[in-house]
Amino acid sequence: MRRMPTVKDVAEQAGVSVGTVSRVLAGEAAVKPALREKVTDAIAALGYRPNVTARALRTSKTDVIGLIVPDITNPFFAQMAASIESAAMQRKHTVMLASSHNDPEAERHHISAFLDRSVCGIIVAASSQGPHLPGDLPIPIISLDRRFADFPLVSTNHAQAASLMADHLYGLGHRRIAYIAGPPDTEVGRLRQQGFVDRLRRLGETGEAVDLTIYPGKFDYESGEMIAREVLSLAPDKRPTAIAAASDQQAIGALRAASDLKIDVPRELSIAGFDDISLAKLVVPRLTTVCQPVEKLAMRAVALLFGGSFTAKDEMIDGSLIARGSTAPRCD
Amino acid sequence: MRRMPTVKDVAEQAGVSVGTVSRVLAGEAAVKPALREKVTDAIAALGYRPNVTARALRTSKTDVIGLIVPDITNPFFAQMAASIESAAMQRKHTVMLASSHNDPEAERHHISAFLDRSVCGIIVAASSQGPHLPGDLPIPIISLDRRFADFPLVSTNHAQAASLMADHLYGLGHRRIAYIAGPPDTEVGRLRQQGFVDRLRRLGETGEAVDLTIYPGKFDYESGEMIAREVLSLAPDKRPTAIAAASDQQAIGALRAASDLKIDVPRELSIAGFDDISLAKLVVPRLTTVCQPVEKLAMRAVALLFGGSFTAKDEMIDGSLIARGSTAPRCD
DNA sequence: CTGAAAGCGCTTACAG
DNA sequence: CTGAAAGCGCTTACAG
Repeated sequence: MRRMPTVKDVAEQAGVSVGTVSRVLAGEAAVKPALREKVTDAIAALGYRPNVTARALRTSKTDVIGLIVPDITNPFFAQMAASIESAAMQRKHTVMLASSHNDPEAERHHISAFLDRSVCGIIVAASSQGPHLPGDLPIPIISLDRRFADFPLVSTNHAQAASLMADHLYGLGHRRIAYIAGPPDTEVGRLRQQGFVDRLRRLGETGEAVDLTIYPGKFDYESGEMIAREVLSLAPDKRPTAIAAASDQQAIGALRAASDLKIDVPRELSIAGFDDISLAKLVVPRLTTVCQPVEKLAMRAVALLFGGSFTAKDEMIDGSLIARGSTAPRCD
Repeated sequence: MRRMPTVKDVAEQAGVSVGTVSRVLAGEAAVKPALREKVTDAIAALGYRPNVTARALRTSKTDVIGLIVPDITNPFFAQMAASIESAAMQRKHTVMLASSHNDPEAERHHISAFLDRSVCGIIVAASSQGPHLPGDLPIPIISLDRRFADFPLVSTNHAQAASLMADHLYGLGHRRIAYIAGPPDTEVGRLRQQGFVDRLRRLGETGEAVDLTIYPGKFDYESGEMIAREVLSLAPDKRPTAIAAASDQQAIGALRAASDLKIDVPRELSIAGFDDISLAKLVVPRLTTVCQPVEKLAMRAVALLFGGSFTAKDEMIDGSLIARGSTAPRCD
């Protein structure tokens, strides 16, 4: 195992000082072309690669962005992680990805680990309200999708997006609707529910009233399936004609429940999700859902990080409705 | 933004030398209890945290494991990543996750990035054959699920697992079978196909022969859907009574195609996957598949890394068949 | 424009 | 058992 070449080796080979080597590495203009060339030649000859650890120690800066998601096995966050990585790559940065398994403890741990490694910034899709971090952090932190502590948030305009679904279902004639909500202790859960409920109420004030029942759950498949099973066990004339869910995973779980109970979707029951994960267009029937602008969210989050501003403002990006086969006009 | 306390600060506060501080940090037995206590007190009082970068520079070692997967949006690898992280955590190690987007170039880039950061080991689920890495690497590399270069591989016994599916389908009476294979340029694709084909041939030799057609594709949803659409466009008496796929994603795509073509699964057509991703039990009908022992694979890969042995042998772990609703006896 | 030197925060022989 | 000192590989004032 050969020792890796260092700036010193390069300097010797090129017949200059290490300072000069460092300067051409940094791309400083102020190096005479003749020397610069000698250095670059030496670098090539030796196969020199800068030691990022030494550089980090010296400058206490790196080119890595820390990313924390609540659960990497959640397709939405997997997609998000991929998009963040692309956005970072475009700026020649690397991302370190950590999954908190929805555990605030793990989340805290990962934040510390990132801080310890002097990442240049952290993006976190929170699984908790976030602890009270010291106000004088050395690096910027951005909340993504789910707010972490009181750091600036880049997210879909959940309320707006959810209201789109309310419009859609109401427009199809549904008046008895069940809403499978996200965890009430998450901002995104509350926002989506609120956007959905408010719009439906507004609609009900000027038109036919809506019979809406809310069932809080978690964002995963299991939760959606369980809740739907309960909801759909009501007598046919009591049960909702449409179920809206706070996530695609819940909606897919609901699809599963409907199938088990031999309830035809969308003929007897409309089901809608939220997120537009890649699976949404593959389930049978294809899922009507709200599309979160994942790429845009990722771009903006990374941009905010580079803005360096510790006083960035929240950014909300509108979602859009994707009508597919799982919703249809009410038919009774 | 306050300066972080260093060993020097701790040493002063405790009235000892930095060497001593470093020794209690390392948990060395050879420090007098009295001093040790002073140091730990000082650490607590100052809220001292070791600078991992400095430590890494000095020792050229860290407690981070680099993990590279071909595609984090593939649920199987997302699950794998989560399992690796747990396994690493149990050993007080951190994992840096990178996704190569099935791009050998990106894969190479990530390997270098990890090497540059002196991770203590790399686990890679390859998206390419792997480049010719210098033989004298400073750290161990383990291939997971898909072999990378010629590094030791921890994987499911793909051939054995695939043969289970052959048994299952043959046992149900299917004699006209389509196999949606993985990319022929991947070892795992070849292995699964081979295990499946060989077993079916063996079965055909002693019993009724099987009419088997192979369709190579990628491992994703789209590929499965496209191929199935083609296969199922054959006349009913020519088309297969069962489709086996090399991945759950392909199988779910096939399910989608069957549904579009109004072919009832499993009454008219059996469909089976491979991986047992969490989604497999949620689609309609629930997917019969082969379960890869993800947790075990993750544990073994991490264990091998810690074995430190650069001469680790390949390890194969048996898969198991999970029969669910998407397969049924042939009925004609 | 370039070199000599200090220093980032640790760990670890080397003495004692 | 403990301290003083060297050194990991860089970057960056400071002179010149």
